Amino acid sequence: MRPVTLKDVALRAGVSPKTVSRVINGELHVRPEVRAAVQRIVDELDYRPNAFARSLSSSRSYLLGLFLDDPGSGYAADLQLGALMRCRERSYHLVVEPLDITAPNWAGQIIDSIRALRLDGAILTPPICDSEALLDLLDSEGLAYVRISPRGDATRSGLIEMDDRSAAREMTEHLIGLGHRHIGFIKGDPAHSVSLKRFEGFTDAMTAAGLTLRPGDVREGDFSFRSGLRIGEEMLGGTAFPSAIFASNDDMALGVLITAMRLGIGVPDRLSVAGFDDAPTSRAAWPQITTIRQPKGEMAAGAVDILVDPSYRASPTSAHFRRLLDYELVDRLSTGPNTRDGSSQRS
Amino acid sequence: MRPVTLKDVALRAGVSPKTVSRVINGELHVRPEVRAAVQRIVDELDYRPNAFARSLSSSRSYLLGLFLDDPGSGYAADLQLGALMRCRERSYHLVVEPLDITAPNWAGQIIDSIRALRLDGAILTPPICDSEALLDLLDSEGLAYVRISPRGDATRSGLIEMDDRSAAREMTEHLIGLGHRHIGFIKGDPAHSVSLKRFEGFTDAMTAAGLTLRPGDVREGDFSFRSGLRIGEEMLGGTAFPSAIFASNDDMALGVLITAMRLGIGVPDRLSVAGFDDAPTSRAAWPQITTIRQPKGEMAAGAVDILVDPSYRASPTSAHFRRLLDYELVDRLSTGPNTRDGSSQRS
DNA sequence: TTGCGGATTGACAGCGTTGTCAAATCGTAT
DNA sequence: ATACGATTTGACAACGCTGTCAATCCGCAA
Repeated sequence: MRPVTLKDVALRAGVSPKTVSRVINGELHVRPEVRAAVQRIVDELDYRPNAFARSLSSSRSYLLGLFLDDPGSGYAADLQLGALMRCRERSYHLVVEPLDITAPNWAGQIIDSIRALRLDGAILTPPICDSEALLDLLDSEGLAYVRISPRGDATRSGLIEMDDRSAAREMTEHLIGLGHRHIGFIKGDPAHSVSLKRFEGFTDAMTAAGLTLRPGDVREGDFSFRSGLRIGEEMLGGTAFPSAIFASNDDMALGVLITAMRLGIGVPDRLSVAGFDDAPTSRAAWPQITTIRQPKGEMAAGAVDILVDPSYRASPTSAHFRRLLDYELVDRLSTGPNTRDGSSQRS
Repeated sequence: MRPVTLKDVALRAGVSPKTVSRVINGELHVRPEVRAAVQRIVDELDYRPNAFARSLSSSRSYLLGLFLDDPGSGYAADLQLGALMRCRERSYHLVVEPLDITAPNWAGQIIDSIRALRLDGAILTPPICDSEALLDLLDSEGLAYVRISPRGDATRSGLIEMDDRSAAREMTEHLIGLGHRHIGFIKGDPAHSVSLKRFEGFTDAMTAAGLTLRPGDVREGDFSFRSGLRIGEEMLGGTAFPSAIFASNDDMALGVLITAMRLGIGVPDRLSVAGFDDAPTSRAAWPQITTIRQPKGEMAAGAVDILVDPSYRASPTSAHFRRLLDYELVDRLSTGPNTRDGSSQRS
């Protein structure tokens, strides 16, 4: 029951282990007939290279790390799935590491993974991808990383992002197009860089349309359902509430939706609600929530692609490693034409 | 920038590499003062053993595999988190492998992970933990595994389970206790062993209370929100619908809830809805769904504990490695007293 | 003091692969 | 036929650690 080794294959094929190694790794300088012969034995014996031995001698581990702040979230699950699939295609493996940057010993934990596992690269997700301390640490460990939706125009690494700002602008324009003039906005957790971007997109569209905000129209949540619930109550409690509310993610949108329901405010008849993310909850809600679809799986897959690219380490900041992916506005039932004569449009 | 090796520590501490190895692994037969001295150097140099070298020479990999049928589900995410945390405590690492048993080449994929990574053990989740073919494969590869909520009283391995049957019975009794006499049930995906168990628990309680089921009171879903929606329509479409519906999981319960809402059937006034799982959606819904909390994280953590136990390989079927965890009925707002005089109770 | 058994330590080989570099082989120009 | 460079192959060491086993050390009894 000893696993088949490279040596076994070599013996059987009548060549040296090194030649088998060359075939396995698709290196040049092997005569085609030798290559074929070796390949046949490999298939016959169903040989699989031992990743440990390999990495021990080559200093590549064929392991990528996915560092997650909140591994339980749907966002994390989607990213993970995308990364997982792409890793498999490229015969890499993925090690998922939860990382709480507010914990006292976070650095130690991460160093463990890096040194013990000799990761070939890491995928950094928001909000931890914005921690300078973390980036410094990774740099000092010599670990290549790609960030997903990092803050600002940071140029420290390859990155994958989506134009959150214009997505939010588009959604806002969509609401304005439906006749809404008095639109409320719920910001996300300020620790996430996308929170600001989405808010900017919102104000872009409002400004462009010549619409003004009143105090209380913009509130700050933390991306949680609970915060949506709370803010929903605050905003919808009075009489002159907006005819549409745009929440920075679906969970908060759902909170607003449910609050509206509870208060007997019909959606979308008296209130339109829009979200962001296309989380599963946005489809499970009633009415289904109009939202922005983020290609989360693709983003993670793209990060894998970059990390396994041999030329990435040499020039991590090349434009080729900064990718912008498309979003999509998903128009569902939680938004509709404005049927109210909001006082705001006359003022 | 070469990483610190065991040899470096040995040199610095003035002992042999082997002695350092002993200290690192907490082996006996090291004089306390030597142990302390070595430990000091280890800390000073912040030395981390190279997992690859270690596993290459010892045939332990310190790697556990989590095999997931549906990596995107909330259930999977919860398990993963639990496993992840426990792995970290035990200084193991977790490799997550999505595994589609219906795909043509599933076996090849899994063999890759096992042989290449030399996993020390695997955690098998439903429904793949019930695949005889998979178990045979793992056995033949000599890989230890623990199953979570496997079908029947299978004795092939250690396992972690919850008493789904009595949990479902308890929930049903809860509904009966609220005065419901006409109760509908939505089964889960028959590929999952828990589907049957939950149904049995339901009929246990119904039978014990002397309640009979009419045709159409029991329907089969597939655990998806969509199937809950569909079945909700089927059940609530007529006039003589049940006063309570117990769905085998929260997603389906949510489907029923939303259908009821759409049809103008007040919950819990005219209809009580109960779920199972305590999924995030059950809390995000309005009204929040009464459900059964499964200790998913603990289950996965327990599986890790078993796998890292050195004595597990010797006697995997010992009773000590068959663990039953507790559930909890979470009474929320989607269930309430029966206020209708259902015709069923007079017949 | 000597001898003995157990506790402690270290030398050495080997885990399975790849990097390095030298050797062998080939084709072709002389 | 000979020599030359390019191509192809293999020998060997090394990656960092642990298993094995022999060597050394200790305390204590004789």
